[in-house]
Amino acid sequence: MARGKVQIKRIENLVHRQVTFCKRRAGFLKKAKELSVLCDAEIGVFIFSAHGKLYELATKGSMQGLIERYMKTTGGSLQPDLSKETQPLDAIEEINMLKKEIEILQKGVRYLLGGRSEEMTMDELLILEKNLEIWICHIRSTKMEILFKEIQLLRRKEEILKDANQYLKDKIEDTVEISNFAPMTTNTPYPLTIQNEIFEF
Amino acid sequence: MARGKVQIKRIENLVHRQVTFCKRRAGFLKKAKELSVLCDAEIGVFIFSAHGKLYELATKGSMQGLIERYMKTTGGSLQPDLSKETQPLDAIEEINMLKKEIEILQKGVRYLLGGRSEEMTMDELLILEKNLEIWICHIRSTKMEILFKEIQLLRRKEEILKDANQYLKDKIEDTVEISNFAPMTTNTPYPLTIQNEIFEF
DNA sequence: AACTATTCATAAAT
DNA sequence: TATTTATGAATAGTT
Repeated sequence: MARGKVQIKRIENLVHRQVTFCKRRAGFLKKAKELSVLCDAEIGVFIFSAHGKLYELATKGSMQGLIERYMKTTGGSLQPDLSKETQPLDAIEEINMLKKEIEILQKGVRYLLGGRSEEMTMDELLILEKNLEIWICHIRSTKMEILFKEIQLLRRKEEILKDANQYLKDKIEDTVEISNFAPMTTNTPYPLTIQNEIFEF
Repeated sequence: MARGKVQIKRIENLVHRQVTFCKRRAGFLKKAKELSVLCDAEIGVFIFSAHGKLYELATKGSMQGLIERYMKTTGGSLQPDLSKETQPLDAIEEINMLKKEIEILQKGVRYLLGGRSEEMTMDELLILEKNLEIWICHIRSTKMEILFKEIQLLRRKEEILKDANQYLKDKIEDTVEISNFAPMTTNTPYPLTIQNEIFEF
């Protein structure tokens, strides 16, 4: 620049630095506005001076809106965060990530959790209702599958127990015969409580 | 600038606009870096092109950190439901809540979209079924609401048309009386097709 | 803050 | 898309 090329490194002289900060800051913000107008771009800038004073510019709308848009845009493409020590920062990041994820999920099931279907048309409601009914059918058939498997299992158990029972009964009969005692309980079979339990769920 | 002074207004020619955007964007970001280094300032920039593409720069630390600092400085909050003052505890709570919500949604979506049961237990299936039934109830009540509104609207229309009809009928009768013609269609009322249309959906 | 002398940025052409 | 060039804009150092 004027009167000698400037090296891009921190200006050590405080006064010089402050003056340059003032001048360049103005030029910089001017450039932002120009770029925004010329090229129809939305630009947000914040500058923190060395002493912590904030200078900001949002060329369209508000800085809040810009930041929200920024979050929305970057929320999709997640970059691995290196700094693990800053907790509130990470928490907010994580919340935004999770919110993004929920948003995606809700896109699939949007209507289900979307609370009120007040904004939906009759056609959309009919389709949704139909889908939900289909899903319920699936759920019910899955439930039935589970039940049938359980029943099969129990029936197998029943068979095994019946066999065991029969075996024991025979054994007792043999014992009675052998010991020449009058048959006491031969006509009264051992209670098979299994029968009553098969359909208990 | 070169070859004629430039007016600061939107460049209408698409190609020119894109080229200028590219060049000025580069220059602008360069200025940001220079200002940051020279004057020891922390600068954050985001540029959304007209088509929504994001270009960003954070001269120190991360953009997330900058936004955080910005929020701290301005006292704003990221999202209306994320209050800035309660950082660690509420954030963690919110994260857990959101995670739980995601878990439920994921399981449901996986089940519903994946068609068949993966690893859902009977209990989970029962819960899901119950939820779906509730949602269907909501949908049906919304449908009913819509239908009732429509019916009310049509009834109002019917009233208006009936009145108009009556008015026209009377007028014709008067005309017939005045002109001393024999009443031709007096006993045949004008067709009120509205009745048949009220419940058409 | 105002003023130059210079360097920088960049619009248009290539 | 990259390079060149002419010219306006920005600005470092001075006053």
